[in-house]
Amino acid sequence: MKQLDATFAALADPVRRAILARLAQGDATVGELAKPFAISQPAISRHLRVLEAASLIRRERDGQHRRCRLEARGLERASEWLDFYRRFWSDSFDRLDKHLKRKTGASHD
Amino acid sequence: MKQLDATFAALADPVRRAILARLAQGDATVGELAKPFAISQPAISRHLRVLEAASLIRRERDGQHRRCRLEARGLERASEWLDFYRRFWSDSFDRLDKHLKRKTGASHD
DNA sequence: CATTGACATAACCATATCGTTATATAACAG
DNA sequence: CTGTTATATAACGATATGGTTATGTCAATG
Repeated sequence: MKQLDATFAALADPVRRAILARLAQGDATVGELAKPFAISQPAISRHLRVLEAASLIRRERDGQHRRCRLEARGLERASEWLDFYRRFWSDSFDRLDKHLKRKTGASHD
Repeated sequence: MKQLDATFAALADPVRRAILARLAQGDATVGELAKPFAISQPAISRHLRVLEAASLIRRERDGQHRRCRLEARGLERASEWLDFYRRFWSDSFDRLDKHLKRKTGASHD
């Protein structure tokens, strides 16, 4: 799915993850988000564009500013996708692991 | 962290996610993994390289073949990262949101 | 209405990514 | 050894990504 592409790609950048971490503490304007970073404001602006396209944030005009908020949908999608694989690192993994190792010679086409 | 970069970037590609889905059903050789796709074998080979670098799979020689398995570490890392944000789409989101707006906590990146 | 402040967009450059085809390597079969 | 099979690596081109500086837009303000 294209949406998952966009979401995981958005999460792959440390600047964007830091922006999300900041927004987890509450809304912020673009300027506030840009301040901690050594990169230019247009660069931040494009990161926000990517995050918005991935449904990870939402932006809305607030007078002269633009207020950014976390948006659950993108995060939820990524999390749901990963949940399918949760059994591979859960406590029951070892049992499953050994089970699969025994069947290694069997038909797996 | 750099590891999360690699893991999320690896998950951003639909071919690689399909490979993981296939491996969730059991080990497979490179050839078996390549078969369902319309792309060349070298392309698959590089996708596997990316997945391995992201700790999402493990490859080991098996005579003439190379057997690929899911590896939990990468998946676990990604899932742990997302877990921090789980509250933002849980039912208690509104209360936590207001709470966080006053008291802010740990950094998460 | 002219200016300033906050943000977005455009144009550009360097590097990364994903595909290709051609070739190398490693193990097995004869 | 020779050939075949399974996989990796190399070299290349197209497109994507992430940064920059310059400029445009819109709201607030004197």
